[in-house]
Amino acid sequence: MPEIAEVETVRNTLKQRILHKKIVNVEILYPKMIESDIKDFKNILIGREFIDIGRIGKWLIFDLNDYCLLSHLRMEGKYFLKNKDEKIEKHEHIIITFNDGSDLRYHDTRKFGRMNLVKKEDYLNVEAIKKQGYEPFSEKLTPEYLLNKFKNKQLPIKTLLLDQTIISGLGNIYADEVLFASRINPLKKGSDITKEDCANIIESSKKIIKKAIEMGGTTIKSYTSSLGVTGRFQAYLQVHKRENEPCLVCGSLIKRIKVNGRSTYFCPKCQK
DNA sequence: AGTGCGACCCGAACGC
DNA sequence: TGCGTTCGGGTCGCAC
Repeated sequence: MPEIAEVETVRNTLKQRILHKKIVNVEILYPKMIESDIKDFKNILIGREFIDIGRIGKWLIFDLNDYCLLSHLRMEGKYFLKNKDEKIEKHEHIIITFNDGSDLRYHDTRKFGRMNLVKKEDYLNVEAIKKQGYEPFSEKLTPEYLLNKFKNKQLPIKTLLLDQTIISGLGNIYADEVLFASRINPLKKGSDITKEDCANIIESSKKIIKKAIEMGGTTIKSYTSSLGVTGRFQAYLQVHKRENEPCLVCGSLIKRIKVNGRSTYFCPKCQK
């Protein structure tokens, strides 16, 4: 599932492939995923071009100069570049055709992804964007900031790491990996998290996401006809999806539990 | 305000 | 060509 590293990889790849091509047609096959006005969506996009692609947390920001197309991939959203004559596949929901005969197609098996087309001067005021917390590489993400966010919380740290208003960009996989690298038990209450824990969380997040972006970058090169990003980071996972397998540090068996409804993997010995 | 939980989706995994 | 049920996962919105 796309977390910050996958979204960043998609951003980098799309930037090389779709900028400055005029949009000549838009097909909306699943209208519910468009949060803004459907009619405007088509009318505004046609005739314009993407001049840049940015990212805030897990949101992609397609810059159309005077408008921005916000795109969240949620669970399984993917972008593909195809020739416009190729058959439309089952889960392709939004088709954007350029004047060179290529299509940018949004594919989403679960239909959880969302798009929102807004005036550029307004996009930072869109609620979903405005409430994003600091990203792992932001210099504003300090141990003091985190400690302050966690200190009055009764929720387990695993749940707090998934809260995009505190740290922006972590998902279920990285949250488990960050906690393992930081040697923190996922059930530890926010109010029990120390400043040292916070410093460890920040350092681990940076290290893990940097590595994950490198792996995403590696994978993308093997794709010639599409932009499907599956990532090769799974080869580096220490705990996630490794239930009953030995901890790579101490050999204890990795446990899987539910934390506020989310599958959570951890080493009971390394993460007391 | 903080917290908990169902809804949104549908393919995969599972039970029989 | 087996069929029905359960599960998962990011985020929102509603209930408490």
